[in-house]
Amino acid sequence: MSATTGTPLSEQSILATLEDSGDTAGATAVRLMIAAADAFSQKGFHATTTRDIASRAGLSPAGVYVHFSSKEDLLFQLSRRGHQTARDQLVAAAARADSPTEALRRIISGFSTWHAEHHQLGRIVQYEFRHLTPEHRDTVLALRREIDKVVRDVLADGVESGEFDVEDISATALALLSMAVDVARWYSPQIRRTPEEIGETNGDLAVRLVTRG
Amino acid sequence: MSATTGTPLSEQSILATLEDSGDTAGATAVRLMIAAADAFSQKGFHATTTRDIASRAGLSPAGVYVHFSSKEDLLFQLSRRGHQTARDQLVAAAARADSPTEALRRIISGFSTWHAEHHQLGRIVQYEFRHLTPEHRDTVLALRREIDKVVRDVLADGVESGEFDVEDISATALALLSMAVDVARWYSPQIRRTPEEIGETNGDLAVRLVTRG
DNA sequence: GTCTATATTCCGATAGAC
DNA sequence: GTCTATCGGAATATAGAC
Repeated sequence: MSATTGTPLSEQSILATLEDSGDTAGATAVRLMIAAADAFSQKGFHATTTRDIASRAGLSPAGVYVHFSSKEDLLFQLSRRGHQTARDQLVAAAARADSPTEALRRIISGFSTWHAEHHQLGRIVQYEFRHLTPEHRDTVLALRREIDKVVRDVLADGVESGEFDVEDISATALALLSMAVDVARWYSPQIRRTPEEIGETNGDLAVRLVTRG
Repeated sequence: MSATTGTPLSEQSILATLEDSGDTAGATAVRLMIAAADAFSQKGFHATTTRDIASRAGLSPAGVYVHFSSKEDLLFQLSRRGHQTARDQLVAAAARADSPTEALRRIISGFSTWHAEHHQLGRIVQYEFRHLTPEHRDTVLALRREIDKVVRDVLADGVESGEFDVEDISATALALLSMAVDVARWYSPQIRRTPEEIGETNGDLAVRLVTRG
């Protein structure tokens, strides 16, 4: 959070996510996760070497294995913590709203902003998923299903209250999530709009997508 | 196209795309591209070995280099041809429509269906982009800009004719493309809806997103 | 808990025969 | 144009000292 330390914004963002994820981790482990997140998001999982991660964290190649059992374990910890914070944020946004329309606007807006601010972690979570072991994939998939359910429940609430006009709840939920998740693919800190503006636009578009008149 | 040959659907789809892309290639080169597309989409560029590609194509490890100068060259050819066919399909769909509303419905519907039917190629094109050389990235980026322009032009036409009510054309174009491109991420042949149904739904949602009343 | 040194395996690409 | 054989290097992970 301290802008005076000279820590790059990307590391602040990743650090905050890792510390908020509800799990504890030693300072060196956190440093390794930040280094891995940086490297994975730049070059991808397989193109990143353990030597690269270690040297970014100021350790020897062997130092990684004191804190993580393998390179894949590092990817799993990042993926799990990333999904957890994203889900927690969605649930909190939905709970703060007092109507389905406001709930939908808040969750799509918040989710879009999150994927812009944390686009590195977002890309790791989406693009490196296949490099997890089958067991770790299952764990992450369970978290994804929770995220999908938040969106589908808000849509169902709005249909029941008559605020929304939606034919296929699952299909609409997928399209809304696509709008937000895909932000991580095209976002760059150099573009015109800020993460907050992207969230606002996508929140408005989401409401438009499900209302008539 | 022949369902009687026993060729897997995925290979038919990739084959058709490669042959329609306007470039010529020898039969062995096409076989190598199909093998590479299969491997890259399953395991990613860096996790795929040239030995794997060669053996899938029925060649020795050295046989690859007669037809392609490197593994990256194979990725580039797949990426370029994939973008070319996607762009050609978009342009054709826009040209067939006689109103901005129908043009938008057709291009988003067609683009969504394409990303479902060709989800392997779609993932390669989107997720492996960073593994291209800077020069090859530039070539592919130029094709992407053409694709973006088709969508923005349709939106501008509709705003001018009064059919569309759009605040920010670029932001809306991005959200519409996200809806279609992201299909490649979540689509699986096992899901409930067919590629055509996905296209129809997304085409309808797109029109809804830009019209009032 | 961190280091140096290394075991073990595998990779992309090339040489040269046919 | 395809093969066998291989070069040169790099990868993940471990062993064992401190």
